[in-house]
Amino acid sequence: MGGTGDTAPGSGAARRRPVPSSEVAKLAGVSQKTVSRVFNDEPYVSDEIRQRVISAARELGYRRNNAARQLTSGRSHRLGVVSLGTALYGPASLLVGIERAARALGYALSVVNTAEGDADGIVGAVETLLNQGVDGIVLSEPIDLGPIRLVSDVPVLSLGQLPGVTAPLVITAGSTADVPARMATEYLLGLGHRTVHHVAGPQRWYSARERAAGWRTTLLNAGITPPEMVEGDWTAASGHAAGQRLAADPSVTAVFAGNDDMAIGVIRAMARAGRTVPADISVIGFDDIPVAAYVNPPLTTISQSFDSLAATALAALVRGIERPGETPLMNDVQFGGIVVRESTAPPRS
Amino acid sequence: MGGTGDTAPGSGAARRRPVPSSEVAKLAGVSQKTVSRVFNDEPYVSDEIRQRVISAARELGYRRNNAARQLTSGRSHRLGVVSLGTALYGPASLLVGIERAARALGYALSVVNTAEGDADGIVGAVETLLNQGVDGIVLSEPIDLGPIRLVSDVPVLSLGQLPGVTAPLVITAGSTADVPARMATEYLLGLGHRTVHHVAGPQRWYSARERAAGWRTTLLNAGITPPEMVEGDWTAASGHAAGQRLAADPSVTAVFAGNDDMAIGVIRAMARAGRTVPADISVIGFDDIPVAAYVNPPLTTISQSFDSLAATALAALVRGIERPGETPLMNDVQFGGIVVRESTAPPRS
DNA sequence: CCTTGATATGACTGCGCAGTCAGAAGGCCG
DNA sequence: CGGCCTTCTGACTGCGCAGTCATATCAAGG
Repeated sequence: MGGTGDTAPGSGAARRRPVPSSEVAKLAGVSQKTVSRVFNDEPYVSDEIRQRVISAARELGYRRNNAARQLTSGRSHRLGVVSLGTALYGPASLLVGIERAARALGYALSVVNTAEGDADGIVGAVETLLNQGVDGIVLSEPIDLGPIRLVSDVPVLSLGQLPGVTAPLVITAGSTADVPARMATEYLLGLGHRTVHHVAGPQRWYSARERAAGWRTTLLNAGITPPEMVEGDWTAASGHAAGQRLAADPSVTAVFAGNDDMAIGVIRAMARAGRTVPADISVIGFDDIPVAAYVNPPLTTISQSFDSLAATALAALVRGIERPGETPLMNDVQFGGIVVRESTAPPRS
Repeated sequence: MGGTGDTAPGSGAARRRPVPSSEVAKLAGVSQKTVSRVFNDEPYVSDEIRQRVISAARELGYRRNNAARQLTSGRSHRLGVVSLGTALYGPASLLVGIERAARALGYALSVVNTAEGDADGIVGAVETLLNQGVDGIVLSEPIDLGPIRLVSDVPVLSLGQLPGVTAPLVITAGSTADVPARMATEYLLGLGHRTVHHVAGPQRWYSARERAAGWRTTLLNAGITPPEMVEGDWTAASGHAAGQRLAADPSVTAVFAGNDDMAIGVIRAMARAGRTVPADISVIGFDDIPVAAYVNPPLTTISQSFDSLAATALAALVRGIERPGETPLMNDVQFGGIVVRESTAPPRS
């Protein structure tokens, strides 16, 4: 299975050098400044001249030079996103939501990934973005790689808790994965389970910590001592390993997994160990990945709405960028809830 | 479940205006040009001055202004990526691979998503990117929204077939999803199945067409008339619907799904219809998503290596950008193969 | 008729950097 | 010692745009 690559040379278009506004001006018989006026929709340009400029520009294939615009205005209209280099459903969905929101606000996106093991990780990624001249920075699902001292010249939006950030403006949003985690745990308790076990995501991820915290708090509030938590790495494989350990303990009747992949791994391990889901054991996931409704059994899970989170948070960031000084307020976000399917049930007996 | 947002005002750092190289020069007691020399690692700068400039720059927090550099050099060292606005595993993985490869080559990434339904879709996205001044464009998994006339001023890399592109250089790579699709089909025939049914991805996607073509060709080569293909939309839900139709036909013994999500939907439908996988029906997927090994039954599928595809293809693109005129050759890529698990077996009897 | 203000256009300039060229300082050769 | 090359540094300039300010035109008002 080799993939072949075709390279076609100058397929038609020669690489023409870009056309500056001065050439448009010459063709239209006006000054360069007037061309600039037309393209910025400034008033005080007669309709006739406006039309002449527009058609001259079209004829020459004029395109405003962003670098020059940025040089004069000091604004690039680009946001930098620091993302994890992963195709996990949650982070990937969040990125899609961020792009959509940014574009709606008139901003382009520069994306830099940080490998999870990368030492200078987030700090280096931010540095890269600052060097590129972004107007603001979005930290999507930051993870803890040890205490950091992150200094940014531009406003920062952190989608997830992240201490140690210094910037003209710091906005933190989406830091409440503990709320849905509570819902999941409460739901299982409400079904009659004595306790709920947790297969957690890697605790370097702030989102994993928040989910674990929500689970723990709920149990404590109910007067239950939280059982030992099993830590996975978001993969179904780690969920499977965790499931094998939990299957060996006959007192386990309900499991809250930190994401759907791990939940699927847990269910698989239970099946292998001869324990039926949900009759013997209830399992609830987190994310509502697209296949969640079609695995066997269909997975009860927590659904989040990344789009509205991204839209709300980015709107606040952009306000902070465009009106320095003001502290933008962020509205609360509704971001989903529990989706009950067939992997959860009241305990036996 | 509301998410709250915190906005902290000037958390420490004032938004200092950027420091130009002339200020560094003044502090170091040299000319602006010498600062430029130091930062471009040009020869003919004495060690003493070099050190003085470097420490002056550090002291002031100097950062080269990318817009100005781009303005003089004409190069932004940024690539534009046109991606689908989707968290599907394939496209998301490809994006991760592209980012990794671009960074390794010293390029930053601008990402624009096209909604699948968006009329001016790819063309508009490319226009957006050209306006941003990217040095090259990557079309990741393009889809067919009708005949297009896409004109780019900069080299274009298309990861997937896409006719109608005019640019100084057009590279097409990854256009051979038909090869793995052949492998999948041949594998099922090799197990003894009389024919193989196909649950295809949406045929607007070139990758879906290529997979369907590979399946069809294999059957024809084996002297088998391809049965009618069922078209899904990549989701498990559509796979489920397709599976219900296929389950009603007792002659169906083997199904090749265009991706793993649909395969999982098919398996679910089969289970509902009382047909066991793989005893009654074999199902093979495509992508090898992370949960594939842990669903019930573990899914036989095709695994692709997006990283090596992206690395090879982007290297060719960058060569094309940096050495205009030359036509870069692209090496063949090995990109994975079949992963046999438990959803496939010889037919009954 | 002149003044005032609104409308319309252009000349000039600077954003920050790197390319070009000029020149200074030092070493080597004949 | 003069000529010449090598090494080092700076002045000047332009990239393409938008901001500032000056100017020109025209209509309305006194």
